[in-house]
Amino acid sequence: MKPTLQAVADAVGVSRSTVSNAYSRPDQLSTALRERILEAARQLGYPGPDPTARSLRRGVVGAVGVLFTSQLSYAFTDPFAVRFLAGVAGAAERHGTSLLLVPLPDDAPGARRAVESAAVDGFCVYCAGDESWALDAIRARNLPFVTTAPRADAGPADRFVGIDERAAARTAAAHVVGLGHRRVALLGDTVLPGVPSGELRLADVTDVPHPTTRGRLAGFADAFAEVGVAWPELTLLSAAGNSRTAAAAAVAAVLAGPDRPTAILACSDVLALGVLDALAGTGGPPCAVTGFDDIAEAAEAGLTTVRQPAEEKGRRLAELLLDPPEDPAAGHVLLPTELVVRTSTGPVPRR
Amino acid sequence: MKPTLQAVADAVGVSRSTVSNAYSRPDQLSTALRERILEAARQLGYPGPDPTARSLRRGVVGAVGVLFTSQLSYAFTDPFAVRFLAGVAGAAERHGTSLLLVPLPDDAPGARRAVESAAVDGFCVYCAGDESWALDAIRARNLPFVTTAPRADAGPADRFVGIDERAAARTAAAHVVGLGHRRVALLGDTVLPGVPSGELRLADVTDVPHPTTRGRLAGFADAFAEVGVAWPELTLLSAAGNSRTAAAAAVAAVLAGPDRPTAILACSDVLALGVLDALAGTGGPPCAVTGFDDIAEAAEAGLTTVRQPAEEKGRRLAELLLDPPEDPAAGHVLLPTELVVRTSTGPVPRR
DNA sequence: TCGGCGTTCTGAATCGATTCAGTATCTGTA
DNA sequence: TACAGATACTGAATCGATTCAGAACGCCGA
Repeated sequence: MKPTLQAVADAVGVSRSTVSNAYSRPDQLSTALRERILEAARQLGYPGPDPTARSLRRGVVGAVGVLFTSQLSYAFTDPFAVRFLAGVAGAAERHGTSLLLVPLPDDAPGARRAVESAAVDGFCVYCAGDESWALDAIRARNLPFVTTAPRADAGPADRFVGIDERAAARTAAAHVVGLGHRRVALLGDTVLPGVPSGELRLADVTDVPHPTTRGRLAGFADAFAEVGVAWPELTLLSAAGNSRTAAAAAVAAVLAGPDRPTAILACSDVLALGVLDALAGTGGPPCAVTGFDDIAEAAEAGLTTVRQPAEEKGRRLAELLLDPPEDPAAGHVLLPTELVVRTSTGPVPRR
Repeated sequence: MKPTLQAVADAVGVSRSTVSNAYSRPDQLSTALRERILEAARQLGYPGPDPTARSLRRGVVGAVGVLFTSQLSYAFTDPFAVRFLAGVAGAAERHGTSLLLVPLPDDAPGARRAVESAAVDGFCVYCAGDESWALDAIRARNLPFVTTAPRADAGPADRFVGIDERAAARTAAAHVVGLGHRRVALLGDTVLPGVPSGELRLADVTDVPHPTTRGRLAGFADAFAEVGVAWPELTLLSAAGNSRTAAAAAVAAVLAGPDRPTAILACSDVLALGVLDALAGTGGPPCAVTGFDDIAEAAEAGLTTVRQPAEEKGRRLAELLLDPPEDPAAGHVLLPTELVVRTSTGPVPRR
């Protein structure tokens, strides 16, 4: 049996409360007694108050949960997510708080249970679509939470750190428009759930369920609408998953087809890099490509992309959770983005 | 006040035990009653059993701690550590276990307390030197743990997943020896604690405190000893931190000096990339460079390096913790490594 | 000498569940 | 009819601490 606080109390001949105080409130007892207690604890091999029991009584855990809506291991595959997590970790570290990475099973009820049974004081939710099941569960537990995007069902007290997805995407598209491109394709991750990689027809951009993807696609469309290229004229491509291979597969057919676009705008750098992979494989006339996020690989590949501050996003999000500002308005943060023009976007080739 | 299990029991008019069973052991009560209870819980907004209380009573938390000896945010800076973590996360996910990333303060007593007060069922310790304070604390708590290296004070029951650092490093050095290099420098991260980046003299490799660095340096030295180049003839460089800039700073002087080495062997890819940075900046005759780990950037940079399986290391380590093998011998895993020869290592330039 | 105050320590209630030995009710069988 | 054996549910003990209202004591000033 592991020794308990009671055992130490008995050994020293004091009450349980006093031993507790020796650990948690040293000012409540004489230094001499405190020393005697700690010494006895050492003798007995008592490792200090049990974290779980302490949490129960205190009502505080000292950890915040990080919720990735997709597979936990995915979080480590996307460089952007990793840098985001680095930001969260840095802030948590400074605050002396642990990070609980919660694995979510595929089924919604299971995932809900996972959220319900996480021992945490709050949640950082990395938004990736419709995670209302998660937010409902968190709200039911009455725990504070923050998200990486303003949500449709958000109240004014709900805090987030995000970017203006639509405006940011628009800058990339405007750049491509400025280069003269009119026959273009837009590429998103899982534009509609369940569809395989490839082309897709959608009456309107509002039909895209995933809010981030929707915002970015809408931003792309905005810039083209301005020069008279309407939504239906834009080829819409969907990759089954945010991976290079899925992206390459998604664009393969359209690159080989008769109406080959002169530019492809992707909703993430990972996708854009996949497009570059595909392009490198096929030959053919040059095709402009843009990405989103500005991960490290983007610079190396010369990818034109929209930069958003990854670590900062994570850091400020965690800070918002860990010490909430007085002013509720300060709980709504939109980070700046920046178009980074590199070599992957050139003018329309003359034929 | 948040409703408790008792409140639900009162609402339905059953005992607390029955409500508990409704959640944890559905076979212990009739389906009808269970439905009624869950419905009442829904009405009351009861989010299910409190995780902390449940952990206390059950004596199980459902989370394992991951201990990085350095800053938590560091873990996200080194690509190797990230991939390792991805492996751990994958295994944990499959097992339905959460991951607790524990931030460690700089001071040893504080760090010890952090380990003592982490609510976990066990620890994955990413070894990075002498973390006996951590292991002592873990042992005192009587928690299972696994490490990424066999440790000096390890008993036969202590489990680990590692590589043969010395033999692996030796293959890299042997390759460099084979290319004819004899005037070489070895570069490690913080070879001695507290020394600034730059050259360093050490009577013997056994004086290096950090076990991983020691093992690799020893392996390098082995290969050179075989062709008659003894330890004191090898230039020893230390970088203050595992970063490209620190590495570049560490090699600057020796690259500019009179006895410029024809090859530099680094203890990690990150350091090796820093050396390449420095080399790109200076010009001068070519200099062979080797790394260690084989991170993604290594391939792009054409870096000759020793590959060790990062995700697999994390995965198998976590598996060792999460379902321990019967056979204690199975708890000692040495993963294979492989020398990957790329363009960064060429023959000695003829002068 | 006594009231008042500060320091040091104690006792009992409490956090929110799980567990297990039982009790009560029902089913089937000889 | 009676008894064994399931099935459904309850009560009380328990997990390991924290907290707070007080008790005991010494000290000071009036």
